[in-house]
Amino acid sequence: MTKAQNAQIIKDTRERILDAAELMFMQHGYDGTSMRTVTGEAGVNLAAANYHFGSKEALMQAVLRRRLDVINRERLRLLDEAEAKAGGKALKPSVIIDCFFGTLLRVAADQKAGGETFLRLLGRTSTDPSNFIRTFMSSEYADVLERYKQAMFLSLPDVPKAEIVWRFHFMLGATSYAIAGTDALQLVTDWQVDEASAAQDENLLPRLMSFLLGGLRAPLPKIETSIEQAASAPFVK
Amino acid sequence: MTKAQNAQIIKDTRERILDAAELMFMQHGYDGTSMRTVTGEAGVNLAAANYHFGSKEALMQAVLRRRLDVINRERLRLLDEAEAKAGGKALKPSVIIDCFFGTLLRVAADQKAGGETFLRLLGRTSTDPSNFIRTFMSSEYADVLERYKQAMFLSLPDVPKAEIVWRFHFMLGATSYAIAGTDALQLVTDWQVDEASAAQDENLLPRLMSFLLGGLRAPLPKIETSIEQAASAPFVK
Amino acid sequence: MTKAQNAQIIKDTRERILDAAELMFMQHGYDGTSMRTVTGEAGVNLAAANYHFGSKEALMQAVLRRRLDVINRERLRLLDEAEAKAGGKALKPSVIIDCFFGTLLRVAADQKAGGETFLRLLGRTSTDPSNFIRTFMSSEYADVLERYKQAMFLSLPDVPKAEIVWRFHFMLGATSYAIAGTDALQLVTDWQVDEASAAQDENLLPRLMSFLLGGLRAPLPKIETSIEQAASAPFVK
Amino acid sequence: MTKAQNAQIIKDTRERILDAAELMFMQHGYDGTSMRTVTGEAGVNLAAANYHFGSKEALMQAVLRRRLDVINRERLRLLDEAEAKAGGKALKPSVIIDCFFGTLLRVAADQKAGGETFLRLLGRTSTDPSNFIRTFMSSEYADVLERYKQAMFLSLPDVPKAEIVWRFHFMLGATSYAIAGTDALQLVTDWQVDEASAAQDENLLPRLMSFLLGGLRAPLPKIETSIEQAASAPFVK
DNA sequence: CATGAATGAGCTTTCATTCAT
DNA sequence: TATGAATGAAAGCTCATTCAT
Repeated sequence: MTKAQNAQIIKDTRERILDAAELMFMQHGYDGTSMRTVTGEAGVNLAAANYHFGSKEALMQAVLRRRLDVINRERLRLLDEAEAKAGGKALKPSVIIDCFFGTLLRVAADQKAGGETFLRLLGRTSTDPSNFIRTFMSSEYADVLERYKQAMFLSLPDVPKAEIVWRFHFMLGATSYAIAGTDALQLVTDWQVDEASAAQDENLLPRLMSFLLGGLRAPLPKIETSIEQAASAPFVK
Repeated sequence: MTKAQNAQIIKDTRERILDAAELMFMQHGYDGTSMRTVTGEAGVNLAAANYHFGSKEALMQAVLRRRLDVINRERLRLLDEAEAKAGGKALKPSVIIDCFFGTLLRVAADQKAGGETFLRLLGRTSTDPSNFIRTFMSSEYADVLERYKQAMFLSLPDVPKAEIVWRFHFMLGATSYAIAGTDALQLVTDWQVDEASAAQDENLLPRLMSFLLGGLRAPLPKIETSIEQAASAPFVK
Repeated sequence: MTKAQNAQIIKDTRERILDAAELMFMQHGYDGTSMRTVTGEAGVNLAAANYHFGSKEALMQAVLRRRLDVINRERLRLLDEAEAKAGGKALKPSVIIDCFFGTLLRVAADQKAGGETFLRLLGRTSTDPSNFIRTFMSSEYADVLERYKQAMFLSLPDVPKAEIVWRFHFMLGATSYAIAGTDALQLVTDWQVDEASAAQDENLLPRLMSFLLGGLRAPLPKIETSIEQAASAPFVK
Repeated sequence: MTKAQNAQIIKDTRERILDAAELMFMQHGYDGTSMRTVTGEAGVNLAAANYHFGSKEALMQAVLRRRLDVINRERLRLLDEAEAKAGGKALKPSVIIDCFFGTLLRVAADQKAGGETFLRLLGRTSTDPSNFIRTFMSSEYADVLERYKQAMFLSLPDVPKAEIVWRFHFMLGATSYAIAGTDALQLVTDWQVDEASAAQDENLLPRLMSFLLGGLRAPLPKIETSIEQAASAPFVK
């Protein structure tokens, strides 16, 4: 067996574990997935997972990092590009939203396999109770979020920063549910989408974008005021 | 000891377990919480939890049902009331949204203790990977969702039903994140809300309502169309 | 089954585990003994050991404490008694040595079963590399050693305290080997003691006592001096 | 790379492993030390240890043999020398004791590095529960012990051989504790030796020698007799 | 000679649950 | 009603060792 063939096999073991972990974590959650389940699904020895990743926590981080790195790099690249093209002027909110949320769905869809699995995993991971996951996500997102936050502040100079942060938070929630897919949708209704998975739905992106922009542009609430009144106050001119 | 005193003690034990379970499930998730943790927190014997609830799954269901029953009854009552007042005419979307999402936050806030804990638990439960939880939530919500779905269809007769269902799904996601509170918010930014908990924030409700309505009223996406174009199509006149 | 019978059974399980652990730890050392080995030998469920003792470390401590408590209580009682009888005068070194080392062998021999096993375990435990064992032994012995140390200082007022401590240390070593038994003795020679175990040898105690007293009474070494010269200096008058 | 350079590297790797193993085995015991710990400390590949030594047991034997060979050769050489000088007459016990125990401490102190580590390892190894270690030590010591045993028998013709063997055993114990150092000493007292390590204490040797000779020369015990009576019987005239 | 990968066996501990009292 | 004891199963992880390169 040549060295190249061997390297291929080595790579396969690591990736087989990552793929299996991604799927199992998505289906059963972090705490609900055992290392035995993962390695069984991957068809490798139990100890191999610990050999390659050190621990279950580190495996989870590797699973998330593998895809998030690509996505966040692309998010930064596109924002750089858009800002360069704008030549110092503030970006339109819709552009920022598309760079952030659109990139997530597009890049995931591009991956030949597992992209959809990862999206659903990410949707569920965002609210995972495990402390180390939140810590990891926080650090992994730190750079990107800071950049986008500043871009949003510049883009909406008349809106209180607290309001922007909250709406970004709401957008994350809507997106999280969107990519978590039909399982959650079944919760809403017995009426089902044709396709098995929301993430595979090519219409998901425009649907989500429309909703997010609508929410972002909604009139500012009058604090301590009824909803109807709040709805009449202009938010985005 | 009289039978009444005895019954009182029983109720106390049951409720202590429920309170502890609610808190632990919220903090560590269903799979991440052991019966020992719950009974330890409650200060009762390990076997008591199984005695009173039969199993861990049944305990989780009891935790959810205790609060959801109140909330969903109120949701149905308010919808009945609004429809009676409307006298056969379709309800305004904002009223429906307030009856559904507003009630959730208001009722939870009313509970003297644990209401906020429950909200955060609910936020995480919605995407919990455990199969039995999704099944339970689905059945628990069936009646309420069917009523609200029909009300929405009537309220927005020109909007495709699929679109309405999707946007309801997005709204659930935004709300879920809203009530999951500042933990997730810290993920977004180092900028922090003054209050320790989002659910305690009295401004959360108007903020969320404004966002939800904005999203619901957003222009319909042109399927297979760019976002900018989609944004120009009218959705709610 | 009556409550008394049940209590008996419960006690049996705990004690069966302790007995098995004592034997296995003696034969294979702490690190060389698995919980499976212990519970297998005891004929109880693997989880029972953790249920009753919490952890392997706590089990080891319980094993040691069960016998050491008795021995150390007796050591203190006898020293009290001897000092009371002496009426303020310093005790003879031979009495102190007998109270300390003699009690160890006598009490252990008195226990109907396991006493000899414990002695051999103790002999090996004294040099166990595990940190928690040293810490435990240190705290378990603290009171007794302090009392005996002071008694020795009073008993040998002309001998430097450092010298006394060192010789006590040497005596502990000799005793440790004495009770570790014939296994170590085989190391010395192919000539074997008739009985299977040194600790069962009723002649061990006088043999050891004689040696210990001889070592204790040996002439003081002239520091930086040849052994022959040291041997001629008087230590105990 | 020349063959000589290659051989040098091999030797370095081997010795690095031996040094690391000596230290780790001393600190954590045989069972408490993993091959990963050893190779990690040595800074070599995990498989290197098995490559060079075949197994963990063989590594332990190599560690012990490396130093014991030197010590035991010297022990035999000195005994030869003393017997030649004595010209057929029996040696004095003090000379034999010094040749055996004194050589141990002197040779170990001579080694530039690791000598003290080895002494403490040896102190713990003597009571190690692992079967193969006792077997190995037994065979490793067989020649030396036979020679010294015979010399002792000749030196003390009036003392029962069993008594001599037992006292040799006690001396081994005292010596073992002496070289195990201050760790065990702290067990005895809060009073601490100035130096960090007993084995580095240049006064240890005379102190130990004095004690050993005192014990060896102690009056013979009257079997089945009280200690005080035993103490009055002459042993060494 | 040296190494990264891999493995079967085993480790300690925790799990939800049952049961006699 | 409440509880201490007990258990089979499974958890995450480490072990010494082997092997192809």
